[in-house]
Amino acid sequence: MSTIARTPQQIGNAIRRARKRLGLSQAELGERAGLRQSTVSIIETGNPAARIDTVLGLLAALDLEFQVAPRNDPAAPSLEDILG
Amino acid sequence: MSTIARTPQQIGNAIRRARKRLGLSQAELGERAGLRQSTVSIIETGNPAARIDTVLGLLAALDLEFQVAPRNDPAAPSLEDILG
DNA sequence: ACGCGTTATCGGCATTGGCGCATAAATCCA
DNA sequence: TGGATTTATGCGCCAATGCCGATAACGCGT
Repeated sequence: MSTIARTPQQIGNAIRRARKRLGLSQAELGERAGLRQSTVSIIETGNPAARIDTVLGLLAALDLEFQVAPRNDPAAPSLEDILG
Repeated sequence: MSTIARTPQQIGNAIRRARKRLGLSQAELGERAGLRQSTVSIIETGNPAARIDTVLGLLAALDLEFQVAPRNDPAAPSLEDILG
């Protein structure tokens, strides 16, 4: 299962949910990814100017990855559209 | 269909292929996304420090989107793994 | 209500993005 | 092969990241 991530906010929300699902604090996730707790906080909040490698590092630390897909993919779930 | 994008390079490659599939030049894509041709070039080359909103803008201009998915998703295609 | 863990902000600092403007280098095609 | 399009670099600039060290503000359970 995958969630759509068209905006920094949606990316932040996806990261936050995955982190909580694993029972991690921002500090713990930051340690895994080599980032500061404050940096994790800002990205989860939806910082639009975050660096791509920083985000990729967080996803990797959560055993997640990006997939590039067409926007009209009918198979794409839209949990994020509902939950914001 | 979707392609894995775990690194800036893979993201850049996905963007480049999608752009060419649409028969666009970097300048044309840049105009759609509100970016300079040189910026498009750098990102397609795999700039790890690119800004997330810049990348999202390029994807949107190509009618693509990110999806956040588990890394061990068996359904995940690995075109990128083959083509680099 | 209180304390504790968690998350959101703060000032300063070095580094870098993406811009404008411009050009070299690589590619394609007639 | 020559010319034209396309892509890759260049320098200076301003703004903003993410770092360090800390500290507010928030939430939750007892």
